[in-house]
Amino acid sequence: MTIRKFFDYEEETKLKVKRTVSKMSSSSTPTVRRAKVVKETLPPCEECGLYKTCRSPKMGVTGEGRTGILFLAEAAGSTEDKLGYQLCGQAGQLFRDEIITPLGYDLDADFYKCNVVRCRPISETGSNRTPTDREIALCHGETWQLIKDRRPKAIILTGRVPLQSYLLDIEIGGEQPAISRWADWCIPDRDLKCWVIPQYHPSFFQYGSNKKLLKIYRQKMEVAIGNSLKPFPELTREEDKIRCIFSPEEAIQVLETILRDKPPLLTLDWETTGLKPYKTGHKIVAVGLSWNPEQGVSFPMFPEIVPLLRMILKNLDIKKTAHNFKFEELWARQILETSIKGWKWCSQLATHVLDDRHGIKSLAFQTFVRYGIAGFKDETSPFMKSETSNDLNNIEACPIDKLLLRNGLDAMFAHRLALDQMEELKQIKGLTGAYNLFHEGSLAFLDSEITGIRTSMAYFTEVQKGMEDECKVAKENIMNSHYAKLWEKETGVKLNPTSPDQLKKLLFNTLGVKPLKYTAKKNPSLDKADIDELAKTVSQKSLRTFLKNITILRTSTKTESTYVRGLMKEIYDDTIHPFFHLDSVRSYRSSSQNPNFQNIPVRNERMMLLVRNGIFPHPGQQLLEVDFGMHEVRVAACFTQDPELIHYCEDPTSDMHRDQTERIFLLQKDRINKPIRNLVKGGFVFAQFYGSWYAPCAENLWKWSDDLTLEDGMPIHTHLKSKGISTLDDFSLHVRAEEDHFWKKFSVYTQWKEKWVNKYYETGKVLLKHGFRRQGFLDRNQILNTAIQGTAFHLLLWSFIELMKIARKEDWKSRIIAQIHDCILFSVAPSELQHVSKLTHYITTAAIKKPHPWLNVPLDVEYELSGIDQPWAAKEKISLDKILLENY
DNA sequence: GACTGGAGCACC
DNA sequence: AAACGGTGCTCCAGTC
Repeated sequence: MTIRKFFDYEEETKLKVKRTVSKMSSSSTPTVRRAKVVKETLPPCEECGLYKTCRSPKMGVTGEGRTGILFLAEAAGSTEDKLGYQLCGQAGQLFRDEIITPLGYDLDADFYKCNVVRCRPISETGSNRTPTDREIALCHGETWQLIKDRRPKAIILTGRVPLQSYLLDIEIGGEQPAISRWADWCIPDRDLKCWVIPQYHPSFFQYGSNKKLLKIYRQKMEVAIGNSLKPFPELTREEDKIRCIFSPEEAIQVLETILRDKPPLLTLDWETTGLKPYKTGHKIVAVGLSWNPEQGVSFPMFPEIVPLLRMILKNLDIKKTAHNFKFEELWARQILETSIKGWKWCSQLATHVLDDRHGIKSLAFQTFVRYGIAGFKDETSPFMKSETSNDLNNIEACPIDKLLLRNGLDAMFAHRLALDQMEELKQIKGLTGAYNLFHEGSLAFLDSEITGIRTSMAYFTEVQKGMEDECKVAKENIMNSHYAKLWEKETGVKLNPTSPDQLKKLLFNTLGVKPLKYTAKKNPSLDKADIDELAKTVSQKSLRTFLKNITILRTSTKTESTYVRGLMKEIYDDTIHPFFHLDSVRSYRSSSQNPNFQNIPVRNERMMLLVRNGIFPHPGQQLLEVDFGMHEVRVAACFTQDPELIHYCEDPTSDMHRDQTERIFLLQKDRINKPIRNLVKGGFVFAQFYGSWYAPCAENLWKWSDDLTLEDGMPIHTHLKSKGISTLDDFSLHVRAEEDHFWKKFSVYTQWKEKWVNKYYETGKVLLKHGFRRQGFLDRNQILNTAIQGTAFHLLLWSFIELMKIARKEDWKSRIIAQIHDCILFSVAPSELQHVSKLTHYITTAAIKKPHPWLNVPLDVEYELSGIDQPWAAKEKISLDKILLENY
């Protein structure tokens, strides 16, 4: 089998890879992905030894294959091994009964079937098991030869294991065989000359609530079979379609033609010296253009071409597209000093709007799953890496011919992708509106990114010194303890107190402490909550001190590494320029990166002061933060139309958290204070809305209320005792009853939840108000949360876009500098404070109603303001009325 | 030396 | 039946 890399820069000598497959450990994925090499060095398939222990060794392809479609499954289980054909065990039978038969097919008559590992893998206890990486590799050559001999029209890969086997032949660097991101794509395989369609394995749907997903699986499989029967396209060599230009005269000719002919859609792709253009010395090295899905051109950024290129970029009649258009726009503005007019499409953004999954948005991935081309960026990508997001990369060391070829291909594939997506998007009701919101939103976010956020390198340099000292002292306290010495005696090496692994070994093995909970991967957990709890319960005072010091160390190192050092890394000219993305989050919220500006400390007073004292408005201005109050609750009220919830949104004197606190802690209103209300807000109300249940709620409320006292000084646990609740068990029973009461009170919400979940199980989609749809296999909480979380953000985004439009039109001195899901951050000129505040109130609470007729509860915004040139830490709550006082 | 998965933790 | 939704960054430890 040849490598499906459609051009190969590497010399033959490099192909002689020294490692052999037989040396691979069973737990690692082979890095040798070249079938040529594998064939030469591969030991006989018998090397795995599985043939010795099974009844049907080396099971071949079975089935009559009337459709020409081949199902490639994992490996034989005990039933398959006994009967001698595939997909007849428990999962296989489910597949037949629930998927294939209802679709009107007969698995054995209509399809071919084969396993990736053709002998039965058997565990030590005699049960079925997943084949190892080594077994998959050993079986690979012969299995795929058998498959090719049948010349299937399509191969449907059922599960991760067949996918992994398929990817062994494909030069697509760093791609993980996670089935979630590969499922459903219909890959035109250029070597096999047939479609390859990954799907989940039927065993995924065997147990628990996953059984409810069978209907969606059936729909997906129906589509997969339909796609399999499509005629296979004629595929031609792609590198021949790229014209790499090496002279300015020729480049000018091309640009003149574009300016004269005005193609309906022009794809732009820059190759640049880095990720961000702000630091001096950055430039655009090469330009790739495409106006035809079968053609691309590229040339270096000759100085002579810049005027013509600017004219094209500014020409509104030439509509533009790019794969991540924010990037092309950013570099055009900063380096070419031109804003690009006529943006029509961003293929990266459209990829996300069409499909919410992670790991699919890169052009390399899209090019492979849609056009069967792998690895065309691998050779040039190493030159594009830089230390930090502001630094220069090594692109100028990249051979220019390789760079231009990549550049032209990028442009051509992005163009092809854009045209295909425009067709797809049109077919789906409501999705165009969703795309447009994100298209405008991305451009508005870019304005904030370029404006940037003012910081102070001098401040953080000073703070860093203090933090480093603090970390050192915290470390010393730990290292001087009896426990650090005990560790050293036991293991012979010094304890690393920032290593969770070592601390777990010390506590849970050496000292015999019992873990309180386990992580998602079923390992013992030792996070802050565990340490806090252990510090309360262990009997030795010295161990309590030790644990408390660990917590101190963790908080200091987090502050120093993530927030002080991490921010400093991103500062250039006392400004940070975080990215705000709309093409990443599965619930269609935003994300922020380099640095993440959405997780700057605020709750821990000390961390907040240390970090936020270094974040400033622009000179002479003030920071104004506008928060959408109770935002997700209001959106939930709109979705569910629950009258109780609507009441809480409409009546400003009502307070659901206070009401709930009365019940949970059996308190009269006047005995409730802020910490107790906050505890119930986070530990019960929001937890319940997000899908938690009474047991963990009760446990957390009990734990966290341990050191809380009422207004009059009475410890809350003493108070509860007076009400007959003296243990966690008592309290759990009480919270259980309250949970029941809570969802009875919001009975319309409860009904909505059932309806909403069932709708997903019917259609496989969660539909949001603005037209977005989340797909894939979701669990109950994801189904319920996505709609509310995403939609809440979209209301903010709409407001953000409107405000940015007005800011531009009115030529504000004030700037909109950031957004954090349900709040907008301004650097506001004092002379414009009243105007900006009033206008924001109008946009976010009144104007927003018109394009959102379903919004039938009032929205509310709250203001926080810091003084002129004062840092973010200095912000204080302020009412709109006060801001609007004449002499304020 | 470079890469990766896992854990932990900051935010909404 | 299952059981808190969604991110990004840093460090550790294992691997090649």
